[in-house]
Amino acid sequence: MALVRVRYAPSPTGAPHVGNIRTALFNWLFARHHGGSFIVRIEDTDQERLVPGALEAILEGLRWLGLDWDEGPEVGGPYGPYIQSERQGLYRQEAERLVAQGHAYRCYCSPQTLAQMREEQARRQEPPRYDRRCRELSAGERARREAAGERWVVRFQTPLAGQTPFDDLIRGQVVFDNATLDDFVLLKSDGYPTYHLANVVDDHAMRISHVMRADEWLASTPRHVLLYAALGWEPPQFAHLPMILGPDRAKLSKRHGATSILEYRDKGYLPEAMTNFMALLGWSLDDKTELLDREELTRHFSLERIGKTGAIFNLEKLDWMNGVYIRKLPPAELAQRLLPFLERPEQEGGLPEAVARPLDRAYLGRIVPLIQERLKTLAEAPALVDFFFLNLPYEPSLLLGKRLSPEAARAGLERAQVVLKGLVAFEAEALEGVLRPLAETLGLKAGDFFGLLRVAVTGRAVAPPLFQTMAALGRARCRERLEAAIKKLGPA
RNA sequence: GGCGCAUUCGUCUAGCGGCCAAGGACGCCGCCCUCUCAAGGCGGAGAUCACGGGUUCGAAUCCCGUAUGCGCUACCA
Repeated sequence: MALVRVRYAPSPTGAPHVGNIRTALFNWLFARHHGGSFIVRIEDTDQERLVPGALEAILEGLRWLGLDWDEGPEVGGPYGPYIQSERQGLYRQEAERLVAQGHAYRCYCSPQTLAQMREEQARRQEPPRYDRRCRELSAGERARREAAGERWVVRFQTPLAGQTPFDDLIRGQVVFDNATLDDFVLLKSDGYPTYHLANVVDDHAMRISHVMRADEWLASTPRHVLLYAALGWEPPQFAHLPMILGPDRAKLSKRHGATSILEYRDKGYLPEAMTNFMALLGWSLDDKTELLDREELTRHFSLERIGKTGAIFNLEKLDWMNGVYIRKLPPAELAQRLLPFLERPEQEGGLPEAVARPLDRAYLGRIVPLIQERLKTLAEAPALVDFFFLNLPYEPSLLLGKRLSPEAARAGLERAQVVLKGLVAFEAEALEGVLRPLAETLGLKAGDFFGLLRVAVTGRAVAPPLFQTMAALGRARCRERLEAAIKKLGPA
């Protein structure tokens, strides 16, 4: 394929959600697959909807996922600037050119006039659309209204008849009757272009070869095709991606609590899992492969294998996949990634404030292997490891489990104390070597005895395997906690 | 309302005319492993392929219609 140049063109109206960032991913994968360029362009032409910090969130989201861009904010490039508000002159120039060439015209209708127009159309059960009343104004009339200081917009002069067909790389040929299109606005009264104009002007100026965007843009595409023709430009190839839906199958939005991609980061999802998962929302390799790393994804990615139907974001499957990726990590790497989640303030989900920061790296290194296969997200770690750092409070009855008498429990703990004191190597294997026989000596079922020790040593009925846990905790902590447990059981 | 797009297990999907009385994954259920929880292994339930007509020797796959869903229909993107 000749020179692939694709772009991700978000609007800084908030932090990007998964649907949004999935579009970025597909563009990135397509560019990397073909050895082309991935460009980021910021479409900030709606001054009213700008959200402070949104641009940073967008770029941060891309960085987190490792979607590096060849041209765009921060890195620049030969077709910059890459922020539309800094390219105003270009749009105005093209809009004026269209007016001069008879492909567009100034419209003086006020928002109120338009609202009223729509109201009347609705009353008459007509489709709401601009009635083109400014399309055929005389030169004198225009001069008069402009002299009167009336504000205007530039509207595209849509052909009244005919059809506009185009080939979508995913949908095939799509045809629209021009009669169903209205004279859409190109340049707003504040001088900013609308999406339609800015998009077309920039995609051309930036030599974009393929426009890959969400399906919601399909209905706008004939306008763009018409615009390219009026401007005398060759349109790029279009590929409309299936959308990501909320649980109610509607377009993902704030209503669904559309989570920012950065929230997934903060909730402890791995970028590699997130990437794999999002790639599978609308794309698939075959009938069984689900786990693909970034390299495999870019190697195999192709438009032909993109589906046509919208997909609901299935959080449970993401959890599973994240767990898979967590288990694949080398323990040292996992420990490293866990650190921020463990050390952040308790209020933000970190370990209790009573635990001193920074954490003992070596100690953590012994703990991590014990929780690796038990994590679905990094954020779950604090709840799984807190007892390694703190003596947790618990009810004495927890020690007894289902069928232990206080006497048996006490005896068990006391005998364990003795055995642990004399143990030479305080390691998992050695611990099992003395404790398992001890259960028998005591006449207790292994499960009951180990359960008792687990509660005594961790404060929980559920924890990683006992002997490894004890080994990680170390002799001193274990004996101290055993002692405390005996006290909890009260006098014999 | 108009226009457009779509329609395979609850969800993500495979399937591009015969290999499909539909395969995989998540989730769910059961069993195994087992000191708890996980992880892992094995098995199971779960889709008359939206519906109705065609075309064809043969259709989930092609065509038409209907229904449903979604999108667009802004001086929002």
